[in-house]
Amino acid sequence: MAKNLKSTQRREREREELREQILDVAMNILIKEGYDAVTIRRLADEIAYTPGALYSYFKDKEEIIFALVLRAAKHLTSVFRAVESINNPLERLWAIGRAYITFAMEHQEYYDLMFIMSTPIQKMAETEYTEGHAAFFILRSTVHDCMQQGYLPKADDDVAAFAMWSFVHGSVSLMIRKRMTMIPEEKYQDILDGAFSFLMSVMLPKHPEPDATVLVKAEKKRKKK
Amino acid sequence: MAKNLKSTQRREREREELREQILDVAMNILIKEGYDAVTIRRLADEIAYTPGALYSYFKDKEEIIFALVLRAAKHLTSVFRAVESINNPLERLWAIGRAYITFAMEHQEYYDLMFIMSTPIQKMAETEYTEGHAAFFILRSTVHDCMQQGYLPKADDDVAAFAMWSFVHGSVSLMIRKRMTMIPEEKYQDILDGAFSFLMSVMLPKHPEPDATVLVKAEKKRKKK
Amino acid sequence: MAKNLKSTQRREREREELREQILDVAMNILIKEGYDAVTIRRLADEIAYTPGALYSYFKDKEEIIFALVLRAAKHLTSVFRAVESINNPLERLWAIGRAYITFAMEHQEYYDLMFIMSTPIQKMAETEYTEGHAAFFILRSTVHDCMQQGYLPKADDDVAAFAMWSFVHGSVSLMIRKRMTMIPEEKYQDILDGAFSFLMSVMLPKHPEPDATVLVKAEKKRKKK
Amino acid sequence: MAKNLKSTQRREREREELREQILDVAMNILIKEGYDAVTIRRLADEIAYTPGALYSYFKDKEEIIFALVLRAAKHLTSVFRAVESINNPLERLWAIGRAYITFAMEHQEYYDLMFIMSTPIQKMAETEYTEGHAAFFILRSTVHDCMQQGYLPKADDDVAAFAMWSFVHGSVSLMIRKRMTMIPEEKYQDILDGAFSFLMSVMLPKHPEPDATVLVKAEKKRKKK
DNA sequence: CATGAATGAGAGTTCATTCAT
DNA sequence: GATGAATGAACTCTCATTCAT
Repeated sequence: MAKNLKSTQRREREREELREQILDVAMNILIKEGYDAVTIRRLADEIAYTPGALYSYFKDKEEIIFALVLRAAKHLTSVFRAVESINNPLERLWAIGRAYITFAMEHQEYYDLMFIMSTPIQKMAETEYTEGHAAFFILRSTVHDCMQQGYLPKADDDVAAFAMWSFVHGSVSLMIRKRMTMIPEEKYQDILDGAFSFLMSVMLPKHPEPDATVLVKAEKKRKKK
Repeated sequence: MAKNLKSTQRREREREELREQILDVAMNILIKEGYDAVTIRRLADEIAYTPGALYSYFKDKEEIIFALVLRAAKHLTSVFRAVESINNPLERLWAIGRAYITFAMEHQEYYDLMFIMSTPIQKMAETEYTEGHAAFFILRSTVHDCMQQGYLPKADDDVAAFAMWSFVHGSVSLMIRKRMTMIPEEKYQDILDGAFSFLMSVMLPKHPEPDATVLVKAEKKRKKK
Repeated sequence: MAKNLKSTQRREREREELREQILDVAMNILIKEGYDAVTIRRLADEIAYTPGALYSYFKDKEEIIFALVLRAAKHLTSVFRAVESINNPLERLWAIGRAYITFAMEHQEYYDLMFIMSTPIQKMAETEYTEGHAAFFILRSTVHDCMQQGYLPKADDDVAAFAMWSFVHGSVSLMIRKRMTMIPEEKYQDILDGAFSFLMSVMLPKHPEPDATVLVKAEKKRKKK
Repeated sequence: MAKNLKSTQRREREREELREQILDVAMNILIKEGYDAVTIRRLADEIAYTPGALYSYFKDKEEIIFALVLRAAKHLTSVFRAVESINNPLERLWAIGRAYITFAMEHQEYYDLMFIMSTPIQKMAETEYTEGHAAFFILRSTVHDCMQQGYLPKADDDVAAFAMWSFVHGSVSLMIRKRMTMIPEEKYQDILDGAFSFLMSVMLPKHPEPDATVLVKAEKKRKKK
């Protein structure tokens, strides 16, 4: 009995491990050779199984890709959660922005999958994609707090959050999809950092009541790392 | 001799016309049926030639796509030129932004090709893509003027221009690639407009000396249309 | 001992029940979704076992299909038995014909399996298929009686029975396999009924001694229903 | 010029030949190994081309199968035409019946394809399938003539023709699909012939005015062959 | 210069079946 | 006896590209 239980558990664990392995491999290929290189047969080869076997782990290719998207979404959300506890909303906004950009630059393929690529979106609409929305909600409530405390001009929450998101998404996706050929490549990092700082500084209210020194402090901290 | 010359010229002209026709057809398919429908055979069918024939007009499919990108870039640049004459730089910046967003929303496939899609980028790096850069330079000089006249805080031209570009690109590309599932679809247009206005208003200098009424006037003009 | 025996018996009974359940499920799928939907996995899912388990109940898929055929044959035979008691052989022949056609039209998938489909025939030759023959024998003896009593011209029993069978099988199988595209669909039922009546009327002996009024009476009875 | 013309013609002829060859091969496989063995790859192998090549000769697999059906239909129609000139309608009906049965027995796979198999019917409804209907119309007008001249009891043309067709189709399809296991195989031919004769004899009008000796003569002719 | 024809490589998917545990 | 997992062998179809004529 105990043995049965154990072997069931073990089996389940192994299944889960293989599932993860498939996704690892898929991610790897995606990163190194691009989306089109991620084929069922290729994945099967890589894990030394037959193509058919994959279909007991995933319904179809779309599900594999979507699992990747979910992974990425979880990753991003966790990154956001790490800064959610920052009390001062402006500082928090700053931290979120930086975290977003860092995530995008360090996991370009995840990011591409989540926010740029054409293919996997069908599923995003059909399935509950709360994971993918969580990050946005964190941003929105932060923007909301900023406005409440006078750090930002009042506006509709969705609008203001979308504006912020648009900016960072625009930056990183121009970079990831290599549309910045008018700028020498060695300036990329500075441009990215600079543009973010520029936007943040520019966004402070015209008649500043609460002091903006929080940003300066936060930036100093970042530079030390 | 003269005759030879003439017939050579005529031939060249006819070749050029066919080239253009191929691109017309490609654009049409791209717009109506999306990128995947643009296949060599499809193009050949549409111009009543055989697939092989296209290869004497274009080296390969990528070259066709890139030619499309170039066309789209010309289109965008011409849109920008139409507002280049606006004297007040802030008003001009505003106009550029609106023009960009409008262009993107009305020609989503062009825009996708130019700024999102992976395929044509190889070519963009290899070929001189001055056409594609012109639009950015118009934006940059406008931002430069804004800063000169105190409408925007001082910053590196490239940085500030990139920041502006990032924002509008971010907005439209989230829309085009349908990544806004957390927002009800009927709010899209308002969000897009609202976010742009929010950013513009927010970017005005904290200690505003030159008056910001230009924006108000510009917006009124737009609303009348 | 007794206990062992009992549990053995119980086990046997349970096995038999599961076998039947598998066939029930198979029938259901067959009827509702057609032959192609009857896959091993599908059956296994439906009875909440794994595919492999089915192989301890049936040697292979063919055996399952054949078991279905057998069931269908029993069904048909029972339908025939219901009219076997009719005394007048001509009336009985008429009733058999109608019953056959009705059975075929109401259980097209059964019928297809029994009399049209290619798959299960191997088994039909190898196995004793007496069940499948019973219906034919009922028909044959009825035809025999008809000839004896002068309702039909004398002929070899097998020949005459096969002729009758051919006719009804031809009608329904053209219908089931949709080969009547030259006839408007709304006429189908009338054609089917009409052809059967036509054949029956036409088959009456040229110099009719025994009266054929039995048919008229039988038909009246049918119409009332 | 002349050469171009010639080579175009030659090319076209060769194309046509290859098309026919593909169909020949398909028919061959169909006959020897059954429908499921007819795969695109198999056909390609057999004609020493790549699978893709077939798609310039046929739109898809269905079109190949349908071409086979058309071939068969033409064949059957031509067989019917050969007896269409027989003046006496009863004799003609007899001849048609025999021709039909002979065709079915000699080209069982053609027949199967045309009248039994499930797959190719989609196309039959969509495409103009006049070829497939011609044979039925020949039968119908013959039956019509028979009724006109008193050889058969009066009835609706479609009904009577369908009755005749049902009978012969029933006979041959029971045979082709091997559903006659209750009858020893060596009796098959006699049963088939006998049943047909039985039906024909039985169908003669009850009060025979025109003499039926035509049938006897026709049968004698047949037996001599 | 264009045609007509074919290649080659591969895409995702589905099934009956087997076998160690 | 049943499970869970995997096999293996197909399947149809699509596309950019090439090359002799």
